[in-house]
Amino acid sequence: MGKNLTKRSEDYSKWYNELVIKADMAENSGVRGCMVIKPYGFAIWEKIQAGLDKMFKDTGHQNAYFPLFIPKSYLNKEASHVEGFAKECAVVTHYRLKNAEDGSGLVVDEDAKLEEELIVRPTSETIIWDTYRKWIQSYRDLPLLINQWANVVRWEMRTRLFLRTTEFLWQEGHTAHETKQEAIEESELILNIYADFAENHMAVPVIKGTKTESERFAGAIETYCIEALMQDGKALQAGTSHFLGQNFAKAFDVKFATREGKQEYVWATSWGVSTRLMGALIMTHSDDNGLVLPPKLAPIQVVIVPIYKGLEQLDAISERINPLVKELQNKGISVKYDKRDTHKPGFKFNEYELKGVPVRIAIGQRDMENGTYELARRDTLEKQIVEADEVVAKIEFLLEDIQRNIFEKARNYREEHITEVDDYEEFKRVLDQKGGFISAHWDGTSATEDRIKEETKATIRCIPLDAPEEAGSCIVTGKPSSKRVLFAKAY
RNA sequence: CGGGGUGUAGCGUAGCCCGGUUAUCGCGCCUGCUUUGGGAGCAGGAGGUCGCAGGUUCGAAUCCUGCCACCCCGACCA
Repeated sequence: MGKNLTKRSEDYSKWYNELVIKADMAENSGVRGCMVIKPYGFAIWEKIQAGLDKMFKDTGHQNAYFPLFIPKSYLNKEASHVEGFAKECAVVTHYRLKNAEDGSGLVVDEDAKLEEELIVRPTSETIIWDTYRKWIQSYRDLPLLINQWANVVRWEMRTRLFLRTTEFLWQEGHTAHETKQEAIEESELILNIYADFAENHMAVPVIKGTKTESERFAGAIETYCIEALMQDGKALQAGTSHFLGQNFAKAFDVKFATREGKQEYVWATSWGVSTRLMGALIMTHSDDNGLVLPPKLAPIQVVIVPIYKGLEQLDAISERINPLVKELQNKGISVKYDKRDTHKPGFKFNEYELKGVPVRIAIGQRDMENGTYELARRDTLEKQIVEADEVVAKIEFLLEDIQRNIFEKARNYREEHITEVDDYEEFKRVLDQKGGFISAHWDGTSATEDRIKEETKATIRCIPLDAPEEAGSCIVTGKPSSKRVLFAKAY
């Protein structure tokens, strides 16, 4: 492995993989499709967790925890849910190992076979609704607004760091409501929270929409989603919120006494975002020098690199830097003063660029004499010399400006990569040469959607919530359509 | 599960076709000195069941057989 990252434009996949590993976020574990999230990567995930968790709690949700194992029979209760997940489940069949008779090591003890197999949760709807049956009797128990932070396992064929791993971390919300309307409002509320978080914390612009029938969550009536666009022109589903109707309530017999004393099934939602958000973050902002982190999610917002000859000079610099570190910390800014003597400044500059630290301060003899600092911003790589008395204000400005700038840059990129197309041949051409989202008319049938997918690999990412009514005709069949939908190749 | 590829030090690799001293090189690691405003230099050093198991041979990283693992492309998907 060389010192430099593969250029983003040369091989996007390779660039992405190297970046994740070299920026010290995660690595392959050697366990099939599972990754190790390293401390630096996990620190970013913790920021994502904290931000979302607060938003959930501010809107009346509570956290709880449900089992990792789900009896096979539970999964079987909601027909389309089974169909959606059955092909990718890890199954526990035995509960004991023993030493092999031939001394070759541990083997499964066939005498310890489970009567009913346990599924490692691919998602928790079934076990949660089995539990909710016991918790809900009356309209007074509603709404039930619960979230859990957990790991889930989906045995996907091919995996990719953060974007698709066999085991992944996520949050899954599961709510129960008195009325259909209230449940729909809940799924929309969560969609808005997701979009708000993606745009205002992660600086990742997203399009809110609904999924078509074939892309819908297994067991949902309606799936809302946020879709982001990566720098290679492929779309990434960044979060989903489902209106489940009464499907799970009926499958698990969750009824409540209404205000009028009648027994009715509750209305449900479920919603989730995963460590895939980390992938979105990386692929939206990063460049050939490495990660670019939005200040709001950066574990280290400001790094200070001293440039010195001999310990005496370092001590003099530290004397000036220590109060600055305190001052920044008092303002809630996370600072790292890197006085490791084992690496040269140039090495550190590159290292923190690779790790996406938004603001860097360098201070050497020159600055000591002039009473200045050198400030560098990660997004544009611009450097400036600032006077000591204005450094704190400049840093505060830079943190806000970087947050704003990378969001705008990403939004501009996306806007430039939404192409309106009215002809199937042009559709194929744009998809091939330009990539990004294609806004086109579609006749509303799964058959047409499947055909486009088969012929071009593009899928309908969403029907945007804000898509205006516009009479048109399907690019494939010519049948009438009332609004445009967004197509793209997706992760 | 189909099609292709790769396994040699912590990482990345040369050698393999055409068998032959002590298995190559770079990064990283350790020690020392000199360095420090954009990935330091020099000197010395440590580190290997050549994926596994058989076979052929005086001799195998290299040839043969079987197995295993991983990667890429498809199908599947947060």
